[in-house]
Amino acid sequence: MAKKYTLKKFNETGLIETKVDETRFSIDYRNILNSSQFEAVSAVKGNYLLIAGAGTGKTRTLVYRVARLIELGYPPESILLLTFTRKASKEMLNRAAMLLDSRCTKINGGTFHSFANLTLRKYGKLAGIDPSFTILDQSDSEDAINLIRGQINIDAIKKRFPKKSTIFKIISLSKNTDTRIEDIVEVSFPHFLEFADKIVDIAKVYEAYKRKNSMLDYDDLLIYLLRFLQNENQGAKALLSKIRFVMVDEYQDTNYLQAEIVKSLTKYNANCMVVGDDSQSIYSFRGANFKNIIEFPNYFPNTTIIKLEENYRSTQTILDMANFIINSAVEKYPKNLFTRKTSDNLPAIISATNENMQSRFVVNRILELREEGVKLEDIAVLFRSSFHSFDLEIELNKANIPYIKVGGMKFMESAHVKDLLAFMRVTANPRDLISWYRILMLHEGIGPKKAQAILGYIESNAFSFDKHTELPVPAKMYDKIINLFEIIKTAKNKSKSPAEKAEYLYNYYDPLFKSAYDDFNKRKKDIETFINISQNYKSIDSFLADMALEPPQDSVSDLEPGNNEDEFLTLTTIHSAKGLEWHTVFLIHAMEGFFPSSQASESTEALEEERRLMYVTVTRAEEHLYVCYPMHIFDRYSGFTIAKPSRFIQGIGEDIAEEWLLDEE
DNA sequence: TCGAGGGTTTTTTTT
DNA sequence: AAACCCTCGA
Repeated sequence: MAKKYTLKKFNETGLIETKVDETRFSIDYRNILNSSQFEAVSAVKGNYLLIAGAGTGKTRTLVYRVARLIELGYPPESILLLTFTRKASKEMLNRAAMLLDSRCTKINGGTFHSFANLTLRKYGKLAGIDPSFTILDQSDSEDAINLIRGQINIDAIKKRFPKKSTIFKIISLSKNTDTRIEDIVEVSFPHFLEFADKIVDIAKVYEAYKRKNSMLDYDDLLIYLLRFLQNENQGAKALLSKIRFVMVDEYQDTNYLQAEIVKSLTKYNANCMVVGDDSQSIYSFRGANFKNIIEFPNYFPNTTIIKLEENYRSTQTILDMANFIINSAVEKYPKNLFTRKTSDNLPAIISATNENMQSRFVVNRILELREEGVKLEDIAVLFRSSFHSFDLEIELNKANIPYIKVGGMKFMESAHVKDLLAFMRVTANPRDLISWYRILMLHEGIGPKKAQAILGYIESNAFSFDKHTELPVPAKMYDKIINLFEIIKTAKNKSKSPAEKAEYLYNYYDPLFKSAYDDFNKRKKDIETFINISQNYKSIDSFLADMALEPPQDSVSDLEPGNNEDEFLTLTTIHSAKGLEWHTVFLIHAMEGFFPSSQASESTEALEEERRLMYVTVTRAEEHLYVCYPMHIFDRYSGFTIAKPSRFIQGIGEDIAEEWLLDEE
């Protein structure tokens, strides 16, 4: 039966008037919020740029605005709240629901990518893509590129060709900053300039491969969404007419594509509020451009700029340190953070003799704080790169302090989980060559060349699961491969749930798994978790989409079940700490080469981003801040060398931070 | 010619 | 821990 479309009028009148009687609300907005917050919260129509410094109640403001719009009678579905991370979106919806009622959870909310996913699944046909598309996460994309690289470079290139991750980065940056690959290479990877043509070729094959197999990588999700919105077809109009309010959190970390999406989303309704802080822009490696926030008023007519400057999170002494760090920034936009929270505690800068002493200091201090009544969940240890916490993790285990690690090696990225996932994927899409490749390589006797040959066979039109006439493998491997095909064919059976499929495939994978990994016992837990997670899904497609878009964060092995306290210390990369706050914050490895990272030292821009990262770190703390660094560090080349404290804390006055010297008892 | 196996290097940050 | 590089054996 034909589907019925009702086109609604745009710019419809009959919106509720903005003059409102405050007593009609169940929430006392005017008194709960400060005047800037109230201005933002009570805004209904028009475009707004909210410049919100760290800890100024940005989330709170958005949450209250959602509640208020709903109280004003706007349907929840007319509100679109785009956030940067999954976590942030969940938190906001929950807070709004607590504030008002469950209507708030019905608003459209999520990350740009999850919104793109939902939209494209719904309107895929109109967007020119099969709605049952597969999503490639970064490692999938890299694997695809690796495969293509292998095909293209048959003529042996003598020199070092860029790694798959580098090629991926270049292609991705090119897409999400709308820049030619050649230009990206020239500016950011000049040492690979001679390979620019080859990279362009690889990109073309990569795009064609995805196109052919209905696969979208993270950038494609945004690209297709944008195209769909810009193409004014019925679906786009239907969607756009429904959305009357667009709110975007962390706008300083949007890239070109995301900014364009916001522009398209608001084309008819012109009610857009973006929130951000240019001093907290820390995602330029992903194409984020903090100029988006600066240029917002140029693209959105009659933008009202509201600044939130009162900080409710940190003490003045912590803010002083934050200001010290950001004041030396080359480029910044004037902001004047202040607070009424005073404190006698100065942030501390701790120099330890070596890394282990740093770890023991953190552990010691945490134990003391716990004695003083600070809960573990109110404490966090932050670091620049995820491997910086290895030594500390050992000490924490010794001291029996339970912790959760955020960022870094993730569950879904571990090789064994990816293996099993590859099996699942092939059942969902038998043309998924990347997954086939991964599966084939697990088998003894099959390396890159044979795997490629079999891929060619699978890709050919003659391929079916039943007839095998020209399978290009030696006779002794023939049965093995046929058996594999049989297994996949059986698993494909539609009546099997994702969990049943996973179980069935794991049976086959088990011997391969055990021979591939010596430490299979440790890894086994992850497999079990994977199967458990799959039990929550009815369809394999939604299972696979979720695994790519919102993968479960932690490997279970991090969560020791032996501890019955459900209180955990948080270990996190600074990037993952974004938007969060703790009573006490430790920063470890605040030293040159680690933070700023040695890769950043070549460009001023990168160093400036590291500085903002330090600013983000400091502003996570409410009461206590400990910045630690070891004085001696093991260096691969020169053994133990003297470490230099991070440039961002050098020259800091005694009025801002106090120095601690550690002494062994 | 291909694949296995061992040794070496190299780690940013995430949707 | 995983990617990369090299060598050796079939």
